[in-house]
Amino acid sequence: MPSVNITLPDGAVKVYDQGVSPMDIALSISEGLARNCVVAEVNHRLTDMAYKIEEDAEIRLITWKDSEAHDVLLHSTAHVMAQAVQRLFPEVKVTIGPSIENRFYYDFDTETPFTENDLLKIEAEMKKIIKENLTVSRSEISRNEAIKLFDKMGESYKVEIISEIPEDEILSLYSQGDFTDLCRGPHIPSTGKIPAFKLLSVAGAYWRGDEKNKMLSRVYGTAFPSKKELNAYLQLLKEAKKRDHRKLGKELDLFEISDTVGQGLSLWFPKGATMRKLIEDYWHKEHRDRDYDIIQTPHIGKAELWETSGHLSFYKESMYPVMKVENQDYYLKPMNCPFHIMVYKRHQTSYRDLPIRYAELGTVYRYELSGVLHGLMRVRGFTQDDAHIFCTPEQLNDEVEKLLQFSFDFLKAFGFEEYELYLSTQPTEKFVGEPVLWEKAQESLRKSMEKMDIDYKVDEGGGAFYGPKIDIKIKDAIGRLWQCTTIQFDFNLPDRFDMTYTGSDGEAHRPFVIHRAIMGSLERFIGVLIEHTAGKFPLWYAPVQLKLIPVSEKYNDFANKITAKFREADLRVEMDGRNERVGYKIREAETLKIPYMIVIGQQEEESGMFKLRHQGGEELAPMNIKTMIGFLNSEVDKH
RNA sequence: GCCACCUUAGCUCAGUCGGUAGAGCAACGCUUUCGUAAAGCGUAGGUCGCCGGUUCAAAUCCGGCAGGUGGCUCCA
Repeated sequence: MPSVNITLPDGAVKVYDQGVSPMDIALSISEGLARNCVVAEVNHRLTDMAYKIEEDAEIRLITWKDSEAHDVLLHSTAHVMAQAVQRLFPEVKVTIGPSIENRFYYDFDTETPFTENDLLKIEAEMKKIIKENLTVSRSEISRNEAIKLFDKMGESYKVEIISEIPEDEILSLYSQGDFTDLCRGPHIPSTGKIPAFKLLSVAGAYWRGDEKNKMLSRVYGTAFPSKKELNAYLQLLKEAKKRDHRKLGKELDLFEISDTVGQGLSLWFPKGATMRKLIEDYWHKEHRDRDYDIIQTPHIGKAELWETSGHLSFYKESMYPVMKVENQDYYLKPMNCPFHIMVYKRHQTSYRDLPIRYAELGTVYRYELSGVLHGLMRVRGFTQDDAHIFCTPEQLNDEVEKLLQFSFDFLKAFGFEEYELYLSTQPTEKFVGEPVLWEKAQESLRKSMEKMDIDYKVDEGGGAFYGPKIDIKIKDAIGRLWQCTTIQFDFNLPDRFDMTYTGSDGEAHRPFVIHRAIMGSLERFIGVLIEHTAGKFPLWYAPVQLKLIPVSEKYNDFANKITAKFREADLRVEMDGRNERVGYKIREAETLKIPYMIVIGQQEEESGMFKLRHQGGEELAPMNIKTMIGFLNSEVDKH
């Protein structure tokens, strides 16, 4: 029998019979290894453990410890779920079931959509399938055979998928017991290999993600190499729930979205508004320091403006309906851009004036589908920390770099230090502006990121029709990503509004327009901050920084005097003079996540020295008021 | 908007088989004047999301609508 040379990761070369499988190789090394193997990598391609190796190859055996294993596990668990569903509900048609980050899902076409109760039944059946320890086997099949097979099974979605796969591609089937699915693989060797899984939720999802298609029933689940890891993941989901900004927003008395006011419209309570104002103040200061001019524009504008800008033709379905005022049509603004351009256009601009940077905390209103609304993260009325930068081609690189640096500095002040950046480039079909301009803009975005040594991903063709963009996703304290910052070029509005500046040659030129928002919107940013900090806000924007707690009402007068001193020093202090016990008041201040408290009684009145109690219970050595004010203010200034 | 689920006091939640509503916390009053995460007693608080139907009788069963939650699509 011919033999093959197998190179192992440590460089060792072993000789095996032709047709040897990774499983055979693993077994030849040790039984324990074979037990732990999930899949293998043969010549840098993932394969099943049963794959027959016909020629010399490099091989890497993949066990639960390797990162590739999780994906395979998720995908295989999705198959087991589909098998369970087919056993329980034979009339249900299967569609697709991929793995996504930490989870998998499978979409089913069913007369009566699944409910949460069905999940338990499906889970129970999955456990049976796992216990049956069915061998998962791969076979290859021609297109015609595949179509015939799935047609006979009544799996019309599979037939649709197959007919769209290129003619020359080999199709593979994976079977386990009574279940066969079209799949590229690879998969775990047998169903008994699934160590821990859980079904999470049911949802509707359109076939192929297109709302014109049929709504399918999607089941989400997760699986892990061990019970411990599964529990850790479920724990993380719980932690996320605890940090939910909607829950904390209520508990900390920050904001509300009242259905009497309207869907997606936020009411800011005193504490939330205080926090918001502090963030706005910081925003203003940072913009002044970076040579931005602050402007202010109205909430509504005439139809003519939105016709010129193109919003009425391209964006109308996201705009609130028209308002008639003295026979004129007005619209609530969905974007600030046209107003900023009107400010630019108020006089002739020279190249000497550029770059011009206009910034505004501009409140916009967008009609979003009711189903997408989500706390502060997705609302219908929101305030963008908007700015438009008008510059010459020569200034482009410099401006983009400054913008990126500004964004990083700003985000860092709020404790966000890990990012993912996405560059979205020119769409292939629908776009406005000269391709040369697109290329120049994309080039300066790329160059700036490379110069600053920033890793980024490219979303080829993912730009808006009016220009390329960079989006920054920030990573929060428990590793979730949020998109806030966006830097977008605009090749649409400069033409539509016929924007010009006079160059050194005396001719009129078109300026570059960069639209950007660092926080994205105040609403979303504060929502993210709440989840990031779990409501334990740093001193500089905590709505209440310090709570004074008199031991009894006897010390209220004294506590009031101290309160006044802190207030004179611009600290945000509350005095809890209620007829309650110290423990009770501390507990409440803890629940409200107030950073510091001071208990005030006879000792303090006599000595004039105060102990600062940090949230959580840690207590600092006694200080006099002046020292304490200095201590607190230096913490405020730290960011 | 679409699919599933949910909606009971200010908040968190019980409420069995259809028989007219219950707790804890919060609020208010009284007692207590208290030293680092919940003092005691008392009072008040509800058209059970809204509209309709079935029934002698509906928080409970049925239908419609609204709002919310998880997703899909979209997005700051």
